[in-house]
Amino acid sequence: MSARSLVVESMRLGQFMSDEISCALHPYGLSIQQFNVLRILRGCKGTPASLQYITSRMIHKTSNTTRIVDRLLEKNLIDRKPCLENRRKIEISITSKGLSLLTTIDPVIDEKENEVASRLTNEELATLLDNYKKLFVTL
Amino acid sequence: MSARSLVVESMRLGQFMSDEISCALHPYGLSIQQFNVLRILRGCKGTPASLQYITSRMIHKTSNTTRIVDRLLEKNLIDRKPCLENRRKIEISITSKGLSLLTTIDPVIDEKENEVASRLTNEELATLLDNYKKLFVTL
DNA sequence: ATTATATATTTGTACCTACAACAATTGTAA
DNA sequence: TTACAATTGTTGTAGGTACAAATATATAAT
Repeated sequence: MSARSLVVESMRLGQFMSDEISCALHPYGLSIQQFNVLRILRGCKGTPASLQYITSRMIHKTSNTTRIVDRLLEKNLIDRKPCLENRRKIEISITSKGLSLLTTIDPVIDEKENEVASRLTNEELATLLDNYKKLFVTL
Repeated sequence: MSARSLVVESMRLGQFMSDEISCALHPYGLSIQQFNVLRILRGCKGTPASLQYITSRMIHKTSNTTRIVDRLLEKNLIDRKPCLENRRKIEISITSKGLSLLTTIDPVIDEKENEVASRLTNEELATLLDNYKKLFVTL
């Protein structure tokens, strides 16, 4: 019976976390996936990223990155250029507008994350993350 | 930093669980939400359920139950009738076709759930579910 | 060089999520 | 009774997920 609880409650918790972040992002007009892509691009520190690279870093591996990138482009939060060395690829990078939006959002998300995490002691948190590792392969 | 890990890894785990179940359901042509609605209806043991009741039991509270019900209707897995006492309501119940489909699927899902849960000891599992309760309100 | 295979991205489709607006019905209160 | 509010469900729309097929380019094999 608790095998079922594990599955169902894990899905509920994931949904809860996702809702918390989505809700915090709502005033900024970003979906959680769009926010994710922006943060991935910021992590590239100037080096442009391929679509494939972005996809590999996302939570939903089968999500359609092309169309998420399309929406960020429309908002001028990122740039997309053909790659000259390999014309199959595209080079995606965050714009200064994208960077400054992230700077605005950062503290809001940090606070939300800390708020949720504060419901556990450091030891409980460590144990939880440890059990996660036993349950599924994180990259 | 582990506050962020908590949020991200919880979302990843939820996604992982959801993928595992979705994948097991795929041969039967059911999405995880459709399966969920069928199981909720089976739990009603003959008493028809309103749309509102079904929605309240679902993992994604804002999901559009009307249209999920539409798809189950097309497959003749459920029945939908107007409620005579309260004409705003509808009465939804699982058909015998729906019940027998669930009977076929049950062992497959049980096995998948047990397989995942077997990666933890009973004590670890209990601790995990306990920590879940601290993190978010389950109904 | 031609063919085959692999890589990188786009497009199409069905279904789902999130949110808001709408319509019908019921309940309540002046 | 009329007006107003609450309840129940449907519809509309934008964005996202999952899966498969298509397109273009690059690499390897014969």
